[in-house]
Amino acid sequence: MDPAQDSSKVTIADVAREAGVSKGLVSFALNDRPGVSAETRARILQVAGTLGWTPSLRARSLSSKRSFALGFVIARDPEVLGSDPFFTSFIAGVETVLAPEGLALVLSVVPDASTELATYRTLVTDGRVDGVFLSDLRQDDVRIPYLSELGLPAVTLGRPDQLSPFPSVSIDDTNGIRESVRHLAALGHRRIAHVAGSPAMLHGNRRRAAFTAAMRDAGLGDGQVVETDFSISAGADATRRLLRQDQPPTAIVFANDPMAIAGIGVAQELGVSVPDDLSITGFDDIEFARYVYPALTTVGATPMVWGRAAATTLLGLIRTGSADDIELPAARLIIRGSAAAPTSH
Amino acid sequence: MDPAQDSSKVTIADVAREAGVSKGLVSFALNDRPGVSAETRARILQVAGTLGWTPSLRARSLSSKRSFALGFVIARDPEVLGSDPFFTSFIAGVETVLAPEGLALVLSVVPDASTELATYRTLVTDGRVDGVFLSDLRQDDVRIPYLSELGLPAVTLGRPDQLSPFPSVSIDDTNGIRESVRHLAALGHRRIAHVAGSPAMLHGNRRRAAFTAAMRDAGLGDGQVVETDFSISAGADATRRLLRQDQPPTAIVFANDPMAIAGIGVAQELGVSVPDDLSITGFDDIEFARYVYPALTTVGATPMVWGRAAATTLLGLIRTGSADDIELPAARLIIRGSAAAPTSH
DNA sequence: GGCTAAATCTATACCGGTTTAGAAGTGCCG
DNA sequence: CGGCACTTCTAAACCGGTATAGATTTAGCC
Repeated sequence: MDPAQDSSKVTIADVAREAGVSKGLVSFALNDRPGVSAETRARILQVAGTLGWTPSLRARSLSSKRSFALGFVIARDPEVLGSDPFFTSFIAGVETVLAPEGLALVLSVVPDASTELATYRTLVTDGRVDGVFLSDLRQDDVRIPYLSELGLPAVTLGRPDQLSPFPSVSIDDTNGIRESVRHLAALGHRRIAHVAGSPAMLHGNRRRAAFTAAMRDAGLGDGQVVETDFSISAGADATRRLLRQDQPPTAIVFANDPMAIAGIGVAQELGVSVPDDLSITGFDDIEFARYVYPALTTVGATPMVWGRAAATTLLGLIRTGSADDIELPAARLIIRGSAAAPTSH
Repeated sequence: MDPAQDSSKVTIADVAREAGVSKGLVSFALNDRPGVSAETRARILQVAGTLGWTPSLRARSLSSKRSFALGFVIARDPEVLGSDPFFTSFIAGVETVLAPEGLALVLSVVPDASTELATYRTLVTDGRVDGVFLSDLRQDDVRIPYLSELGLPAVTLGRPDQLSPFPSVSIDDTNGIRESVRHLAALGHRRIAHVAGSPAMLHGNRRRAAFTAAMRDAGLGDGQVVETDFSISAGADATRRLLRQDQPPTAIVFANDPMAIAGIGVAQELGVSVPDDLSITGFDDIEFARYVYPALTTVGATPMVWGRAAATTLLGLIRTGSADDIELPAARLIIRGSAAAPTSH
């Protein structure tokens, strides 16, 4: 069409000329910086509006050394990842704060931890992002000193077990486990087992510790614990192992929902009725939890809320240089049909 | 430490000076362009190596008007999204081709279709990406002319029902539905129903049509069809409706696995035994399919392969200006325990 | 040896913003 | 009324690459 109308070609120089000022002043006006009189600022913004000027992100990136994007690197086997809806919800939450700010999210799904570190390095040397989300915290997590050394701002999802220069956004998930154990104990269960997550992962460890503590509080001993890597198949295997014992548990507390759902499947396959012969609780309240039979008694997590909070915190850190830790409301038990009083025989 | 060692500050000018050539020549050598003698090129690359120079992505973006990133906008309710592992696997596949090329993936999860269009516009005006993946094709999809007008290269996941300037990467999913119906018919089922996806979505429509066609071929009439929006809850509702009829079907072909799994749950809740009283088949072979009870007979999809193919195609389009359509191997039926011969009563 | 064509390379103008040094204008004070 | 500080603004350097016009060298041929 008319080249003068081609909005994609409007540059800061056009705005400056039209408004009768210098490029620099337009830049100042745009970024709300002092040194521009109120009326000049208004005129500049007005001209920018009628010309349909959008400052070039690329030029801004080059000269300001920012990238206006946040990064998220997920190191997981894609198969396992797929069954865990945490990330997509989390990302949706992140998006609700990024989009209005004109920021983008750069996502990487990598197969293993070493690729993960390499990815962070590339992200930094390319100046691809201004900060990152750090999830699935591990014991003595190398990523924390690594990112710190790279000088890349970050937020950790959960509180690390080490000294960390980064703000954290965490949720008390031990409460949910405690409520699960109490619920089962109140129903009359005495042999309660726990299918735990990976001991290398902080939340796996924490839930396991919460389980043991709650068992002792209830006067039920330590309780049997089986470790897994959080994957569905591991959850199925663990359940099979537990149920094939001479004295199988009458209730199992799973560290996440996918494993709990696999647990229901294994029980049915072995002819063990849920919840009559075996009570099951999960963790996360994924959508499937409501639709399997019996519906899963589980602990509600709020990944979208996490995403919002994490994004807000990370933005604050990047902009002001510091940010406070955030503690989200504790996860609560949601009672459905998969846990009931044990049949006495 | 030593500023001369600070690799992040090495620029093309440093390399040029050290190699005794001009900036321009370094650029040419870097980009494998003609006009540089073999030995000079070698020397430049060697100097670049010892200096640890990494060309600035930001500077490259500004002057070359490329962004070295691809975009993926997903318009779905995050709840629904979470239960569908397609995307994470797809993204993992995409990543396997982007990472080695130094490209990044910009992901947006948006709540609705109009936000989706706005997101594409922002992506373009910001020059955030060089191309995008277009999934969940709809009837007469507005996104196709929209992206075409914006001048943003794209690949469609599946073949559109309209004239499209973009290459497509598709898979014949009708074969899987046909195999499902044949399998059920061979088992002796005569009243087979279909819980279809959204009629507004191309793959929903296509699977539905394939179902009807296969039913006729088998001489079983049209078969009862219930439309849904592909969500778990809709799948559960549809199953309930089907089973509450006077003459309920003895088998149900679901348009995706999440709905099929919800279907198993509903059947159990209603005291309908799967597969004795009701056979069920799904579509996608998500990880859960193997672990519910009975294990789901379903159609195998290969989202990672799709991701790889789509990324390769999109890159080709961007680099050469054109790319051929790709047809992936047809999806095949995977037989597990959720479908069996009907009990005759 | 002279002349042309091709290969190689340099200089410099971009890309479109941000930032800084300093020029011009304004107000207040003694 | 000169001096000083402050505000407002301009000009030009800068971020770090790419692209193009033209200078220089090399090669080929009669």
